[in-house]
Amino acid sequence: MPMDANSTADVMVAPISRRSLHEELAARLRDMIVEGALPAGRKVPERELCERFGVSRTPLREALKVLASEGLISLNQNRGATVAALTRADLEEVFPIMGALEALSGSLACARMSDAEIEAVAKLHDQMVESFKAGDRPTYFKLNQAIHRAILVGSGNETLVATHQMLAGRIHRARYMANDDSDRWRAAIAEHELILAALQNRDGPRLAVILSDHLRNKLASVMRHFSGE
Amino acid sequence: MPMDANSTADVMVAPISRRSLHEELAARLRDMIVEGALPAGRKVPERELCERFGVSRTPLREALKVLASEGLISLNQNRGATVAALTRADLEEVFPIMGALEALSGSLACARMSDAEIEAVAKLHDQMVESFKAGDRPTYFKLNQAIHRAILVGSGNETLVATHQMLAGRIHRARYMANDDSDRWRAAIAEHELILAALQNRDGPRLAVILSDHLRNKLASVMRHFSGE
DNA sequence: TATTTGAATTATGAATGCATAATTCGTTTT
DNA sequence: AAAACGAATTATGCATTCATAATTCAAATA
Repeated sequence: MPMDANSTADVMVAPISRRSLHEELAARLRDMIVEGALPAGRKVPERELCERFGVSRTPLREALKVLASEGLISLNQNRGATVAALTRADLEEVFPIMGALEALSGSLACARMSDAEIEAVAKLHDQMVESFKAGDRPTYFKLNQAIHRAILVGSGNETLVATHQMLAGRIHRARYMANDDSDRWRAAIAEHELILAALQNRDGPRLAVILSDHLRNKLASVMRHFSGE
Repeated sequence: MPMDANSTADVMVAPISRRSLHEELAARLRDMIVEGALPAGRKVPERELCERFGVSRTPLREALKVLASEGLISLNQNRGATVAALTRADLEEVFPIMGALEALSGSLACARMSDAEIEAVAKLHDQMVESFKAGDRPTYFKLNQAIHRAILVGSGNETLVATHQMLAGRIHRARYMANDDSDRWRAAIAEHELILAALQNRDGPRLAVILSDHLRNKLASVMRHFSGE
């Protein structure tokens, strides 16, 4: 079987997924926390998690350290880990930051996204409007997130995406909660019309302002429905 | 010795500093990396660090995981840790984000800082100008950082401070490097005059713009002097 | 009976040990 | 001599063990 000099480098083998255990654990726990499977304030004893995942404490503890540095859990000396509970103050801190980050992403995206990519966002937008009309909140929520993410990714700034995602993880549950508010829902759709229009016009400064306002309004809605401390 | 009912709660004992080892190690390593004691790209073998700090591998590895999640080092499966090397692309990604964060902080600070706090910034500013005139770059650099930090803290948004600090850690060395550029130095002083004026006038929107521009100019200067990949 | 005390239990912090992947370096082969 | 192969070495990933702090809970005391 003849092979040319560089053949091994050219063959794209499926990457043998061998994430380290702590990485895999961090990802799983992150999902569990963000999705609410581990409710806020809950203690997360190492023993229990080790048994559930079938691993030893070492990689689990490494994962917990990472999640703590992401702000998803809090570690108390000799007292274990608890899922970080969101306070009103947290939300009031995080939303403006996400607003600033999304504003920046919008500004960059207007300059850097291809027409095809913008068209793809428009398609997501239309689907989102459809699920709004159908009253399908879960799908609406997913498409909404997809749009914001597409603009973020469209900025071409991976660090920006990562930073935004980290903050978004902390407040994911709160955002979803506030979703059952019909007035706000209508308003959000209207804002998204403006977002799409600004993006299609490649009006960066305007999109930045709209996104920032959008997040501010979202915060107000979340705060109205927030039942935490 | 009579004690009233709540006396134990009222006595402010010096907090017995018992950070866990991984926390202490993370802090030390973070400093070493940020200050350049561990040069970028350098391998950091666990064994060596364990001996240097006199600890076992377990807490050290936990600290490495945290630093990796902060972007200060990169972990390669079964191949250990290396101090993350900054690329031009990294700088081009991080500076705009820091610009957006500082812009937000400035906007908030104009609304929330007390007159006394603003006066303190003015004092820092004057000292900074003095060290500029004296050609004392290290002191200038410290005061410069102190001013930016004061505005960040003045925003009253701890998450904002933490997020900014994380990004700042990654690019600390590059920022310092670019400091030996007399033209840029003069320009930076001029920009800082504008910053102080906007803050004293509590003109949030203007301060936001100035800070964003300031960071953009800083990036340009850093890029001119950047010798990395 | 409520509060306090302290032994027993449990959970976490850190060190050590073991398995395996990666690297090194001497040997072989062309 | 250069490249390639493979055994020996080294470093890392994970599990286990040991030490110690925190918690629990029953007994003692006011």
